[in-house]
Amino acid sequence: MIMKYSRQRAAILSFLQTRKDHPTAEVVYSHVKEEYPNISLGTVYRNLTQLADNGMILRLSFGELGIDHFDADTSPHHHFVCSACSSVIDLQLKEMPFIDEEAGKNFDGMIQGHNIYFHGLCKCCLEKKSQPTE
Amino acid sequence: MIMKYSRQRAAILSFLQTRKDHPTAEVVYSHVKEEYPNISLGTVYRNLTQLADNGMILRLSFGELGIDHFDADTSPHHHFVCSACSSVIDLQLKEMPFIDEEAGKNFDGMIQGHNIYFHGLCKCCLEKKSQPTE
DNA sequence: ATAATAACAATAATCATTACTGATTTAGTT
DNA sequence: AACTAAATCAGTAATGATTATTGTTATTAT
Repeated sequence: MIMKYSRQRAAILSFLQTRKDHPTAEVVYSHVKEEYPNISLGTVYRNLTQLADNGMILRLSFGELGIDHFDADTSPHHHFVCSACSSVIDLQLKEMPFIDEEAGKNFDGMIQGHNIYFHGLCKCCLEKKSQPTE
Repeated sequence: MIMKYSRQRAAILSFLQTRKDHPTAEVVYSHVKEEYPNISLGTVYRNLTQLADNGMILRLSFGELGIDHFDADTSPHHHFVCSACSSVIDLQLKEMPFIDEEAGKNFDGMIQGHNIYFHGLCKCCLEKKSQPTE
């Protein structure tokens, strides 16, 4: 479907581009609302989906959490999810095409790609653990 | 919490163990219902969660789908999701601990592991594609 | 057996997300 | 600049997977 311009969608994209973390639809909503007080949560969801379908942003679905996050950085990179505070952090990591090759060795169908994300403790939560009481 | 024995939970686990695919809670429910017609969907969810929390089964959360699948095979292995028919297939694939090492190189926190799943077309859907009309 | 408590069935509640509705914007065309 | 068709909007209702609640039943240790 043709994408006509809309101020709301432009505001959503432009907000996402200012953030290095990976906001949820709800967070996008609460911020874009400052500029467009009448914007609807449904509009935010519809436009995030549309932007993601057109490859302008990434939809990040981390199974355990159940809530989608969105990322305006579409360059290839990976993500880390802190198991303590749930924050999502970018990881610079060389491409690993051999993973798909390896997976295809004992498989009848066609491997087209993989989804991967890392988990553990972020710097902040790691420091909190080493200083239990202060 | 202590786990008392229950026939329903035993039936759920035993059903899962007979399956090489990876049923959803709904599928487990519909099958265990044959043996226990009065079983409740809530009971299935509660017991699947309990079994997964105790490491007796795996909960598979594939972001895109949004619906959890369950696997009684807790030995280390990987999964493939067909993008056409959504079926989930086991992959035999050697462990790749170097992935976590690589990811940790430019990262401040602690990497504890990763989740990975593959996508593409399964054998069946691949064959359908090469024979569009017959 | 009995008492303590985990588990049950049934059902209501949550919560993220999607669909629907009638009004408003956008963009190409006279 | 006005006209029209289609995309988008705000507001709200509906979905659908999962979780919580409640009063009853089953299990287990004493």
